[in-house]
Amino acid sequence: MTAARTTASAPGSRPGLRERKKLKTRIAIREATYRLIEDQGYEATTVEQIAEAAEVSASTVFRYFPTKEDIVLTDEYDPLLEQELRARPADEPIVESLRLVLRRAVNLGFTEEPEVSRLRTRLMIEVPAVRSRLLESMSVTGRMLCRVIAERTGRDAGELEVRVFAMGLIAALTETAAYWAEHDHRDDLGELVDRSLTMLAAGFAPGGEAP
Amino acid sequence: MTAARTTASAPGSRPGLRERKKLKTRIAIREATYRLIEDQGYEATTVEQIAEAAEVSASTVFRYFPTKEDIVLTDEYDPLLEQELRARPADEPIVESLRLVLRRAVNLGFTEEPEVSRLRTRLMIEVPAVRSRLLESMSVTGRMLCRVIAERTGRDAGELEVRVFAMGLIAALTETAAYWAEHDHRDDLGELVDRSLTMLAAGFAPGGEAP
DNA sequence: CCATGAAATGAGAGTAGCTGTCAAAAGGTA
DNA sequence: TACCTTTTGACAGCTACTCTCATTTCATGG
Repeated sequence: MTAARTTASAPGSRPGLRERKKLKTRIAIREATYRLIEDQGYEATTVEQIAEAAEVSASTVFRYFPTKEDIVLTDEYDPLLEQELRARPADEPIVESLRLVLRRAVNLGFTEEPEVSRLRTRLMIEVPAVRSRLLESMSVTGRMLCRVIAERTGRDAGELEVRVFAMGLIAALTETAAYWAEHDHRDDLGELVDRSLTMLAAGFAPGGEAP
Repeated sequence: MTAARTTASAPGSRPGLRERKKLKTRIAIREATYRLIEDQGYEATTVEQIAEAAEVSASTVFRYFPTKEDIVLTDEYDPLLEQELRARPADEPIVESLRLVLRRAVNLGFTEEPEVSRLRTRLMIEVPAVRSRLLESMSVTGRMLCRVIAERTGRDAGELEVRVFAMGLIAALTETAAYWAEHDHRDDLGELVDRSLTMLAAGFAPGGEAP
């Protein structure tokens, strides 16, 4: 605690060799995983194979990713999303903020590496373990949304209504992604998100008004 | 295929000894699991311990329940819920149907074995594996809701809007249960459900109107 | 009441994900 | 160069879960 931190160098200064190497192995592991999974499927790919392909030991793989599913699913987009949401005007309805932010994300981030998001969503509907892990990550994103909502509306982030609202939203968006994957990614994801949010905003009823 | 089925006796006739025994072991396994978990926690309880306590072999445990989490979570309430929902008038808003059906379920079913629902919801927020399994079961219940909605509104159960709506609802209710457990089951679950559904019906915004 | 067929069980071996420990190697600092 | 910290690899170990096969238990037709 009192000793000087050697890692986590000051922001701005170029990260040391150690940090760069860490990032490289992290990427190596993930890319090896993607390659192997596309080749032989998820279940057939063992962590040892991944370790070998990434030229590290199996222990190292588990040091970088707590579970095998995390190798596929870990996304560091949550803080980015939070930042973008906070940048929106506070009087804008959250559903609208989400609509704008997500549309941009789909148009930019997703098309940067479209194969990856396709692989992810495909695995999400095909491999139970991956789906589980993804559903779990929903609650993390949900809590993030709670914070944003709380800040905007002045309510408590732990309030029932806020939490229920946030989780409902996140689940709706996840289901939208699932729909996209189940239809072989034929539709435009941005449009699907739009439709979903429109429905939710129109009173949370599948017909626009309550049936 | 051509041979006569010995099991699955005709509905109405009393099930044979085999069926009764099967049900008994199923219950024995589940009760042994509950007991052990309350004693020593979820992770510390191994399947072998459960098998021993239930006086069966470990293989048998896995024959009855595909995973350890299923022993805790398997609920056969989905078909019941579906039946109750279908029994409601078709022109009633689904949110209202859910409100009524769930309130009755909370008042009847849950208070029949309140310790079990408390244990379940507690594990749901404490044990990641259980939470995962429960989230997965959400999608099953979600599909059921899709069917009910589709039948009522004449739309397709696979339609984006229907699916998104259903999953949003289920997730919202699950979050309500989580909230209940996190607050040590102090609140009245029925009231919490009421509040959640009211918010959703009022336009899917945590304030009643869009913030 | 017994013989035959089917289903349920137990025992055991095997796989793979994941955890923990410990010593060696690599990176950073003085 | 010497020293300390972090990262890594090798290994052992646990447990959930699968598969196979022999044995027992139940149902049924003669």
